[in-house]
Amino acid sequence: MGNKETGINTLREDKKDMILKTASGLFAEKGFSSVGIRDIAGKAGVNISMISYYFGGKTGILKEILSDFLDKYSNLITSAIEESEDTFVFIENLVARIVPFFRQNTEAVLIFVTELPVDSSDITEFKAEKIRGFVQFLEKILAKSKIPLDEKYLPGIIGPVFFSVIFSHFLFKPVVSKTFNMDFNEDFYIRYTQIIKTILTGMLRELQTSFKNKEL
Amino acid sequence: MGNKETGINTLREDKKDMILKTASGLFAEKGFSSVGIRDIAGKAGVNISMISYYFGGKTGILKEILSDFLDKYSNLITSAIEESEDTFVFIENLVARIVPFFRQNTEAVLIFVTELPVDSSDITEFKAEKIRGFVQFLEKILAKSKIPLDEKYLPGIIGPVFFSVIFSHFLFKPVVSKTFNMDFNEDFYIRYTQIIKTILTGMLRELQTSFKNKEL
DNA sequence: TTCTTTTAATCAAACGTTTGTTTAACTTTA
DNA sequence: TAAAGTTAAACAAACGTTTGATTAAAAGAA
Repeated sequence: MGNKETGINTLREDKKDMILKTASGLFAEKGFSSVGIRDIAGKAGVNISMISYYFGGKTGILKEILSDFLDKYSNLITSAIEESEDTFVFIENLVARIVPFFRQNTEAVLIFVTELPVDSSDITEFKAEKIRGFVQFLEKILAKSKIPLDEKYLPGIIGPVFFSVIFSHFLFKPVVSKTFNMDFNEDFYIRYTQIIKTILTGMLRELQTSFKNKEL
Repeated sequence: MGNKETGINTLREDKKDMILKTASGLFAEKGFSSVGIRDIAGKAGVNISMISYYFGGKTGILKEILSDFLDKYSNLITSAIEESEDTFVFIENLVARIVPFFRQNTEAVLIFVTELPVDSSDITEFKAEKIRGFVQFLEKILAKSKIPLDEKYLPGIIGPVFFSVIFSHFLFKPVVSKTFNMDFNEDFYIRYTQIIKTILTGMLRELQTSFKNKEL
């Protein structure tokens, strides 16, 4: 089972990863609370006690999934900001990066969003921290456009909208693919990237002109 | 406890409503699977067996919450379509109605979204039905604009985006209000309505011109 | 009206199952 | 040999549901 011969991973990392990946799939499909550790251990082919051994408990798995995802996500956004001067160029860069990232991490996206309102005290802690960071990033974008940052409520409104425009597809994906007979292939995601870019561009453009013309 | 004297509600409806409201709050806060029927019955001040008696089980409560919410939501959208000829007028009308509706039914919004990817077979059934209806509504809007409906992937992309732009605030609300010290008062929602209108308008406008100029 | 029967509502208690976690013994690795 | 990994078994607690008895109101019969 272990690939110690390759020298890439230890056996320990193999089992940890197996638990992580199995749990990730189950959490995304059924929701965190609906998944039992026996489900996870069974499908991952490990003993149930391995979960407590490696992660300190069921919640530990969730923590690691979300923490990994949010770390990668933070880095992705940070580097996208650094590489783009103009706001609209930034949107291009950001969407071009986020779409494949969300494709590869759809399960984590789903888990993050569906566990978002849940009060788990332990997880809320670093979830709030990451969201603070996300708003700071958003302020950097807005600063580059002509949209007034001093506007009292604006960041709190645009933030969730901006984020959700991109993730909404992945949230609705299971239902949509069941309801209709759509297959989300490479073709789809090329088109998807184009349309999301257009939507976000239009969003910001309209906000800019509305503020310019004192309509807002 | 019952207000039979008023003649408005029977005692039966009182208890049913109490269970429904209590459960709604708990589901929105902790997530459906994390809430036990003893929590619900305890806080609602009824016997646990009343849940099975009135709703046929814990899942029955969830069904009724979501079914009520989606019914009201469907009616809201239908009447908004009927009353508006132009696409952009429709957006004005829709947002003006949905924002107060989502404010009053925030718990149901949260429950719907967080239970969206979950496979519960029983609930998925009518959830899919409602979403089919929503897409049909969306096609009516797009038909009024110059955005091509025959476009293969477009409805499957714009649908979730359109919906999520409006609900995203309510999804992030618990986290945002905890992370920052924002209070969501009447002032906020007046501004919120304005900005969402602007965003959705810009979204559609940009799509229109992009298709017109053959950029998409 | 008065008595009887029926129906619906409510309750405490118990049902069997599943939950996440822990223990203590055993095996593998270094 | 010492440490790390792995296992089956057992743990108390919580889970959703059901039971059978009890109460209260409504309906039917006298």
